[in-house]
Amino acid sequence: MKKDSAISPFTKKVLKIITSIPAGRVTTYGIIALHAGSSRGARQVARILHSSSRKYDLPWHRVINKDGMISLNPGAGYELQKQLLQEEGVVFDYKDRVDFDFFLWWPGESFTLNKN
DNA sequence: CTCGTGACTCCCG
DNA sequence: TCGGGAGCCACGA
Repeated sequence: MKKDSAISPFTKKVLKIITSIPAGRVTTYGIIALHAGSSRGARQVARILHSSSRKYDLPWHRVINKDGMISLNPGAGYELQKQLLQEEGVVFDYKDRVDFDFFLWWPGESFTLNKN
């Protein structure tokens, strides 16, 4: 059997996680990177999103930064991502931030409102 | 092979 | 509180 590894294990893990994000939920680059094996790999996650989303159809719009905001600059996809998230029911507050208490999703968790 | 860059995050002043 | 600088590692050319 062939391995589809033209990609690294890290990348593969990242892709798996991203494709596992349920609609109407969001996660952060750092969380994905952490589950992929690199707590510092947040940038790589972003890069993988770029590379992969261009070839595959990943729900890249469900990935945002740690502040709960869209990292993309206006004109670079910001409006698109925001719209896509709103289409799925994600709500932005007056500061354009997503409420993590309701929309943050962690790999491996079905729903679980992770409140302390 | 090497070099440059980046949809991030953390630390410090 | 907010801004700037450094680190990190994978992918593309």
